[in-house]
Amino acid sequence: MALEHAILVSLAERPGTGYEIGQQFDRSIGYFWSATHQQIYRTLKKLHSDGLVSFESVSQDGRPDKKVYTISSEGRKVLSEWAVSPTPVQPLRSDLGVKLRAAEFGDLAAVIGELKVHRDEHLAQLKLYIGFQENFYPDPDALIGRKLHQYLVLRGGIRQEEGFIEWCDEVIVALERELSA
Amino acid sequence: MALEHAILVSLAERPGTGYEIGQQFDRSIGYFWSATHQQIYRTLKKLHSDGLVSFESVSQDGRPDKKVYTISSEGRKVLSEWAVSPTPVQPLRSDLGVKLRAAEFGDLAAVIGELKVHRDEHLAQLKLYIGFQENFYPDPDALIGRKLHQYLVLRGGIRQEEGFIEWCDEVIVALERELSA
DNA sequence: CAGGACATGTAACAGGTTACATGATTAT
DNA sequence: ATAATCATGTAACCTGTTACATGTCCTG
Repeated sequence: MALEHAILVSLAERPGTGYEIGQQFDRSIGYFWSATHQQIYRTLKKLHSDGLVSFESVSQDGRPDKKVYTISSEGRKVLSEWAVSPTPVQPLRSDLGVKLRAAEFGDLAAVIGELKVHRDEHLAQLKLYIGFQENFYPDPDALIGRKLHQYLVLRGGIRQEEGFIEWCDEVIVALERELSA
Repeated sequence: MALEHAILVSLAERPGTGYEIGQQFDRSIGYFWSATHQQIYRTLKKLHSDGLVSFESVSQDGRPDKKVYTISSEGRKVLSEWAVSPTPVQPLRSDLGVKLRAAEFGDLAAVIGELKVHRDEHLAQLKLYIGFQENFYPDPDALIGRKLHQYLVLRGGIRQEEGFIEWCDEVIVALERELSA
């Protein structure tokens, strides 16, 4: 149920439209949570009917009307309560793990190729994150508050990508050895 | 859609009942994929209506009847095709990431406590995995085929847990520094 | 006799994905 | 002309979670 809360976090930081929230999900919040615009609009509707957000319709010229959402005091209360409530530990979910187990029933060379594709995509992602780290957080020890928390989330993304890439390399080496044996 | 394929992998390795597959999801396959018994029974029904598995009802004395499922040749074909088909890269999903961003609206000390709980749970999981590694795969370089793939999946679980624990430690240190400042 | 293992299922709901739909402006 | 950006929405579907339901055997 973190989608509701991710949206509330975004609105607590600043008011915005569903569209703008969607863009954040494609960028900063997207490092650790993704959502499509349909999910966002649907959830905003629910948050509104639950009284956690309000909105103001703004008509623009040459642009479609937009609804600027603002978190309510009730929404802030829900968010702060959620922030201190226990989160269940998430089980792993790896399609590639399943695929590795299926490797013996398919073509080993193709599975290796697939792993290399994933490795490269995650490497590109890692480079992007490292670029953010260097540009936006050159002096981590000086960070406090929101910026510190954003930095720490980014660090999580970096560690995750690094670990995944190292695992891919380990698997590729092992499967190539098996293939040539 | 990996649940169907995870079940097919299990049945390709050996025939079994929904109950037995569920136990595997609580153990080995569960390192990287989880499923409840309801999902498994529902999916087995679908796999059967799609002709990918067949089953034989076995009556037992003193036990409820069971259905022993076997993968069909059509099922094997689907599995081998899936094994070589591209898998989309999975976006990250981290409740704790959202929670960290919400930390400024809640109680920092509580968030730190929460992180410590997760750290400890993942540490326990890591120790379990390392135990498996030592007991079941003492000589990784000698592994081939199914056992090698199982080992590599376990390696993925170990790396994942290690990375997560290190990240928790980094975050805990940073937030404790912030709290005492 | 209580609880766990074995064994399968229905129903309702929540959350996520995909397709379709509309419509203006701006940049190439 | 064509695509991208801004901006919101409906509908159908698939996947995952939670609660409820049934019934026996074995172990402590």
